[in-house]
Amino acid sequence: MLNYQLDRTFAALADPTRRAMVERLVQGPATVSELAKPLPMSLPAAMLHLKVLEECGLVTSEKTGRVRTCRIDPLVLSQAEKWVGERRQMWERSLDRLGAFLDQTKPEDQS
Amino acid sequence: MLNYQLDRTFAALADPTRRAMVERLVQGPATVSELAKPLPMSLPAAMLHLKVLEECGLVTSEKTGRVRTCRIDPLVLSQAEKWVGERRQMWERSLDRLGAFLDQTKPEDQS
DNA sequence: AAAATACTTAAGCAAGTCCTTGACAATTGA
DNA sequence: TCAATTGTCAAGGACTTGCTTAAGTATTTT
Repeated sequence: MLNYQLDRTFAALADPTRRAMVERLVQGPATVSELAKPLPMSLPAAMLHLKVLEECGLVTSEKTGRVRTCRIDPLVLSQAEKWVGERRQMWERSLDRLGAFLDQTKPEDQS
Repeated sequence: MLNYQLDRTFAALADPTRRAMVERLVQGPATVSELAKPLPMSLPAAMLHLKVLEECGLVTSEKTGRVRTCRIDPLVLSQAEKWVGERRQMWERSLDRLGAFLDQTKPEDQS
């Protein structure tokens, strides 16, 4: 995943309005109005949030007639998950190496 | 995890400078200067990024003498990972339900 | 055709982010 | 003690974000 897309994805997830949209969309597709209705803001404001979600690839949409239907793309979601998970694993491996080092330098702790 | 802390955590991870700091810190603790040295910016600018990482809890630090040592806190990292992973799972379950629904309404596809 | 629905665009404003430089501790080494 | 090292604070400027209202377009419904 390109660095720039990671920037955009994490920035998109940093806003509670956009996370609420994601929460809605993981349950299935929704129209722009359905996404905007529960939000405490104007429709144009909600569309700007939607645009952010589309630009990072978290959401795709298609318009038929006058209705735009939005759905989530789980690939980008799992790429963000992967970045975080990999770093957590790296930290755990560092701890393991430190433990091994301590075991080696303090062999009296072994049976 | 509080919504506000998720905001701060994702916003922190949305910046490549701060992700670079995280990449460094998963390999073990580092001082402020060590974190700032590879970055194309002034030390005060790097410290602002560090402050963002501390405010969301991704990084903790302690000062002994004139040196501040920073280390990562994997808990906040795994909480962010958890939020994303749970939503991906919810989406997968929605797909499963849709599949089950289609199987039910088109029983001729079954043997 | 007229009215209602669903979405889109544009202008503009308040607040936040990210960086700079310059000045200022506090600690350690010569 | 003087100087170098390591970190911190403050003011300010360029840019981005998140929202508003007002005015549109395109598509259905009556």
